[in-house]
Amino acid sequence: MRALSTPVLRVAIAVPLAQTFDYLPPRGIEARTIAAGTRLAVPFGRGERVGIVLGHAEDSVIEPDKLRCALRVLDDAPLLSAELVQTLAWAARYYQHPLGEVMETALPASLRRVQALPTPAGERALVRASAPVDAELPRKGSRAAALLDLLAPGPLTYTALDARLPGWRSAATNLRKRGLVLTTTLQTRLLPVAPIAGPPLSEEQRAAVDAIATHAGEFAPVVLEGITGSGKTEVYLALIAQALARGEQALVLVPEIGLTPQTLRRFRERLACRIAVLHSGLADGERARAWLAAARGEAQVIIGTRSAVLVPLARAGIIVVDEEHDASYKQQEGWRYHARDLALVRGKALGVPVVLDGARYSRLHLSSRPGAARVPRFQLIDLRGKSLQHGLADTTITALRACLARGEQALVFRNRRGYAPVLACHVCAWHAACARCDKPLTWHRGAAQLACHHCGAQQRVPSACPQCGNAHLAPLGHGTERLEETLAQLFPQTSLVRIDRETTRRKHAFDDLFGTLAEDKPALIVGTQMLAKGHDLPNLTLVVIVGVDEGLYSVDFRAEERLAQLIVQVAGRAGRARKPGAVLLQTHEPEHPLLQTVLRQGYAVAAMRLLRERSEAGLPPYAHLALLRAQAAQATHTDAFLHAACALADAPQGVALLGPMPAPMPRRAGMQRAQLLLSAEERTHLHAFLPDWIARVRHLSEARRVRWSIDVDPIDLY
DNA sequence: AGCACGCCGACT
DNA sequence: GTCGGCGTGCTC
Repeated sequence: MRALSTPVLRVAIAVPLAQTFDYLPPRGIEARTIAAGTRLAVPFGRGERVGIVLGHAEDSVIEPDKLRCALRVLDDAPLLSAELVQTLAWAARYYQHPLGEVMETALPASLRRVQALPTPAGERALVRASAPVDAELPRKGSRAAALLDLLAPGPLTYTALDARLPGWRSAATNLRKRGLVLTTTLQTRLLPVAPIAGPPLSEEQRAAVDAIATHAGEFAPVVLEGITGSGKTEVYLALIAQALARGEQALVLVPEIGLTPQTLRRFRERLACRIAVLHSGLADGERARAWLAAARGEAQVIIGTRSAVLVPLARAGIIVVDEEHDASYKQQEGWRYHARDLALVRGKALGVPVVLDGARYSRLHLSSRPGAARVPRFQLIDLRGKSLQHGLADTTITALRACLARGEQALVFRNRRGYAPVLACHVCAWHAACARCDKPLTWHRGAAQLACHHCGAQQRVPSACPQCGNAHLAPLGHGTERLEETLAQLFPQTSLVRIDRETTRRKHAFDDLFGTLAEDKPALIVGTQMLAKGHDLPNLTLVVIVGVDEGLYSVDFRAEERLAQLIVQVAGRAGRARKPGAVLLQTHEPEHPLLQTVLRQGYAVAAMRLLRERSEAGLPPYAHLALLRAQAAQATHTDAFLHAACALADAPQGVALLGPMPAPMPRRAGMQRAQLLLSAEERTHLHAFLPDWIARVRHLSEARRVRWSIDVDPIDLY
């Protein structure tokens, strides 16, 4: 490290290297005039890359004559707020992922390129800036103060200001100098529609709103409990409305399948404000527009999926995480962050409350629910020794028939799409398996394909057994497609829809399919997990869960919990009807303690039992885990790498290393997979150990022959 | 990651 | 004689 005559810029560049890069500022510009979060064009190797300024430094480990000058500054003002730069730097350390790539993830694709910001189309407008801490506020009663008040709810176009505050321009000049306002452009697409008033809040909802409201302007993690599905949204809406009234922004995170047109319409109508939407389906341009609208404070509410937690917020007021347990919040490749956890980190950095809706199971033990729905009745259907008709027990079919005869609707849930999970030969016991994953191929009868649900490989259905030539291959097991066929045969007069990834691939298909169901007519719905959400069906009184057993015995430590949640969630569908509902669970294990507990004592007790088991097994939340995964064409390479990594860990304090062991799915897409599990009772022990260890793992020569990744706080062991 | 450099095998 | 394989090293 040597002191330099002139400060350098510390820069993050999107390369998979756990280091930052020092540059001299562009010629003629002083380093300290370039704020953290600003993008630069920098020479890198023999090319040119985008770098993000992290800060300045007075010294550098780089020889002064090796320092190169940045080429130019790309942004007039920092693109990433200081808070976001800090949070991302923290996250890179926490998740052991290269900072440059973390920063890149946070930027929309079109802003990762070496080019200045596009000038947004729209009308010029004035917006309040996040005031510097030492800013001098205008005197009460002055025109400047009146202007600030006028801008409190959000930006106003110049035209609107002309109409509402004559002479505002000189006040604006004054405020602009003090850093209190900015000129921006307002996109017409963000403009609100006319508001619609919501239902009055119940006492319970009002109490929740008031309790959370006391935390306005300070960090507070709040878990919203004991209020039902749509009732919780009313609580968020009220809190968001309060934030908007203070001139602040709200960030709302929703699970991938939760961002439906209905959700958006509800927010738009009820809040009548400028809403920016961020999800993976957006085109580059749209995404950048929404992102910039959030960063500049033009958008008042930002609704988005996982990556929206990385958006800069000019005037944050509240963060809401809907269904915080949803697995889609966890990024499962590259930088494996958890959006819920980052929401809390950001809330802390921004000094705003973070509302977590984590208690979807609370539906079960709630006494009063909107529309007077009730807790459904559970019944275990013991499959032992029973003959099944295409996967359905006689008792189940009888119950379905009775339900339809009453003119009500029923839902058959099966967490497996396709026609049959296995296609087998009865003569020689051959079955169709994926050559690259060692797993059975699912037969998709409609598409006349065998598909691997693990790697996506597809092939034609053989006309005869490839091993013995037998021409009659038999489907084993039942997927949604086969259940649909069965139900169509059993109930030919009843309208029937299937909801799974196949049938809902098309945009809006989900809504269209539900739209075909007349509310007051008997109907059958069959489908996968997707069914757990979506439209309320007030005439739905029977839910059948097929294939419960798969969740009871799995290598994955969260499988039981997911099954319990699933039962509760799917059961919630039956409990929303005006009439009492029933839930049938088909199982070969009616005595299984998990099923018994969920049904007799509810999710909360079952969850406690699972937690106790996890405590005994050294699993989260009693232990903190990190998983080093490796894959390679040859198992010798993954073994060599993981053993070398293990050898680097010299009896770390408070951290146990388990493995190397094969991954629960040891072969996938032709790759051999293995892993090393790290477990620590104290998070601090784990994080004291990880940085140095991973740094050394990176330099292992064995690492070159494998693809490896580190997953801090894994949510499953696949 | 990208990209150069470098050192061995089969081609005009 | 060269084109090209990917093992190794480097990027402020």
